[in-house]
Amino acid sequence: MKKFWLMKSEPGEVSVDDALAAPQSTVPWTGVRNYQARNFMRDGMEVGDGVLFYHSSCAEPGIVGIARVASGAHTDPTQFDPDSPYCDPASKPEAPRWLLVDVQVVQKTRNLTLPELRADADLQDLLVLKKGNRLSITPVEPAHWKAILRRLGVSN
DNA sequence: GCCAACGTTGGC
DNA sequence: GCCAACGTTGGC
Repeated sequence: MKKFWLMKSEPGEVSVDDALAAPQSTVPWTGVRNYQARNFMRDGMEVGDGVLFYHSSCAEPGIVGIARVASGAHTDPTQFDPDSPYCDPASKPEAPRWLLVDVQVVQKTRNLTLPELRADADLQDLLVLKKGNRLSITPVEPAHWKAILRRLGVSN
């Protein structure tokens, strides 16, 4: 059964336009350093799952594109790169701690902004809207996925 | 830049 | 295993 996810990216690092410009419109989702988010990738995601591409820590946070999970979870190489801000000296190559999946942008959309999401009665329980939410990857209910695509005028 | 919320670390 | 201190996230 296909599942749905919301994945945050800081546009200053990887924006939806950056992802679109990449080969196959696909980027490795590097830098997840939270166990819960990692476990979603490792245990929850399957190739083909739907992804809402979300811009965070920017002037206008919101959903800016529709994407899909394009690979299974595999080792995030940046954890072993001493020049990377995501380097984790505690992670050993024989037992990598951090994983990533590849994410392929299906289409860029208008920015469905955070205030707009908050104002939608159908989305009150969307996890990313919950107070104190900091998880960079959250599961999305099918009903929420449908409501968001409808708002964006995107057909399934 | 502020600050609330949350996760992680480390002393005990 | 508790919990205070600290670091990070992310909206504003």
